[in-house]
Amino acid sequence: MDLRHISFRLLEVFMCVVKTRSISETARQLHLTQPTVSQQIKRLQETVNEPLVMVNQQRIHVTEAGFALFQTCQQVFGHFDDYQGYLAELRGGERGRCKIAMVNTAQYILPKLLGPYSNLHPHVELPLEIGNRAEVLARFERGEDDIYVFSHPPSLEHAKAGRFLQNPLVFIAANNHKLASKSHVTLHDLVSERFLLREPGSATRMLFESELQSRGFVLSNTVQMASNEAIRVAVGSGMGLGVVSRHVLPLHDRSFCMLNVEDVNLASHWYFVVRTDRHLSHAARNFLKFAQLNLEQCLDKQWVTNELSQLNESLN
Amino acid sequence: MDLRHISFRLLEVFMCVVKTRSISETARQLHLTQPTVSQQIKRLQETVNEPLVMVNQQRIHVTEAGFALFQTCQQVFGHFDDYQGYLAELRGGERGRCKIAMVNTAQYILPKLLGPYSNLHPHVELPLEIGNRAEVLARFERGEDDIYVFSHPPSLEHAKAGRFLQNPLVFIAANNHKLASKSHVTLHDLVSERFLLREPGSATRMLFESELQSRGFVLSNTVQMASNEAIRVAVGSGMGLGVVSRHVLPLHDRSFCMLNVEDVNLASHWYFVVRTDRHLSHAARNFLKFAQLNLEQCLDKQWVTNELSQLNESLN
DNA sequence: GTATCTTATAGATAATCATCTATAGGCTGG
DNA sequence: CCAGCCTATAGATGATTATCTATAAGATAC
Repeated sequence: MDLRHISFRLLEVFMCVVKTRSISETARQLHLTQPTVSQQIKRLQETVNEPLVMVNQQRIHVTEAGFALFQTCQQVFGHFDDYQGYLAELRGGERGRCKIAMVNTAQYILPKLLGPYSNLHPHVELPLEIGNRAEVLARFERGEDDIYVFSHPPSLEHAKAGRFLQNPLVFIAANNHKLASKSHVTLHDLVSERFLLREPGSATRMLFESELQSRGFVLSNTVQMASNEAIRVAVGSGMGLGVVSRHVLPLHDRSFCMLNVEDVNLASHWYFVVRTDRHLSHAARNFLKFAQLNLEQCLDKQWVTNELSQLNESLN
Repeated sequence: MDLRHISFRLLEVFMCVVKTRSISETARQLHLTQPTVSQQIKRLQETVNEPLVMVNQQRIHVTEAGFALFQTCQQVFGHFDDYQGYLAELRGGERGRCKIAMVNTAQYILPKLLGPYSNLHPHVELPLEIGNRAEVLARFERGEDDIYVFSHPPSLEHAKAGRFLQNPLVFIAANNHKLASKSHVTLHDLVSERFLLREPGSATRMLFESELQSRGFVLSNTVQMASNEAIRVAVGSGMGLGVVSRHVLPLHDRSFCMLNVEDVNLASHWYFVVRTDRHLSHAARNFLKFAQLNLEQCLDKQWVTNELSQLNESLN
């Protein structure tokens, strides 16, 4: 039995014949002519190499083999119906996968969106990739994920980006640091301090360094640390000063304080970035729509910069 | 999604791509060229209207929708495999149906064959139809069954028949009947007796009547009875004489006796009859082969007339 | 950076398919 | 017994399919 050249149409015709027990009736129902149906059945029988129906007194009699094939067909069409249902859910964003890659710092803010989204769509898989800027950039280049979250977005040659949240940077010091008590601090006061910073290339550090450079300052004493937590704790214990995203700081942590640096306003934005040369999963599209509509509810309103409508429109 | 024009070949190709994660490798395995596979996949995606695989770094990445389709295909092919297995059993005679229609009298002998056959092939359905000659003949004309059992076979225009057992007819009388004690009886002694007979047209009656006619006798007193049992019991209670198949008589029933009629030897044969203008089910063919090989073991050897080999050969 | 691998696209072709019309022959029900 | 069903067969046709070759373009690996 060579299934290769059997089409689903053929099985459909066969099933109708079994159901109606009539070639002519099948022809009428499927808007075919009687010889067409007759011949299709013949061909199917030749393929199966077994009689499937027999004509007796102008009545179609379905053989054992025919009935078994009918049952097989029913199951097969059942599976394809299930598949169609699955596709519908996929397209509706109720099911599927939305793979998001984000830089370290984003993990302080994105869960506030992902939590509610995930509750709304429990069947959507949401694998998260977290890495430093270089790692996420590499993933972006290779197109390994659906959505990327960057502060400082990469070249947008094959991508579109949309801002959704301000990313204000703050200077932090230990509570007993000499600058902590001063109500007015300037950049000049800071540069001779020891700074605890993330690796070169991180958006926070890049932003700070470009500010320093444009104002002609150079830091004399820096220590590289692997995470924002490490910086926070180290600053709290008096190791030096830090520059971190405002979002990184726990609201009620009193082990350090923010400096009021008057002449510096370091702020970037968080971006959702998607590649335009790759198919974007329905789930990912759906997540971005969800984000557009729920940013204000999920995140601190004062920082929200909702520019996702343009992004979403450009994806249609 | 219009499945109509999707062939199983297409799904086969798709499945291979998912398995190998490579278009080129699939082409090699299925003895196709790479563009062929590439194009087939493209067409499938257009039909489903959803990306199924995505190419990234020369690597095939299967999408959600693609993987779900793959699983669907696996199940579908599984069902067809099951069906193939079923067909194999059907062809091997292990499964299926063998519908047998027989005249009343045959029910005394056929079960001896059907029992062992059914034990050997427990999954074969064996619906039996039992009727008088006219009824079975009508079924034969309409081709409603696979095998017919006749003594006195019908016109063989669209049929083949094979003898398998003698059907000797015997005269029976009550033990106290005046003829019962005579050691030598002739036909002439009998014709004035009252005869209990099956309906006109029954093979037994036809045979008896043609014998009478050829010898110039006419029965003066006949009573029609509906079954062989009725005749047996009525004869036993002295209502008259009977002509019945030897096979109908229980071996140890002493409520009547057989007459030794010297100048009459009524004997016909039992035939298996099959139509040649109808497909004969594998199970039926298989049953006839079984009968050919097991007649002697299942039935009383002295009556067996095994001419089934010719019948079976002519059915191939 | 070049040789080699991968996939995609374009264009061509023979086979097969899905259909049709016309026609024949077999049952069925008044 | 005839009109009206039913299915089967033959022959024709346009559409679709399954393939191929040739070629291009992107990635990889040494």
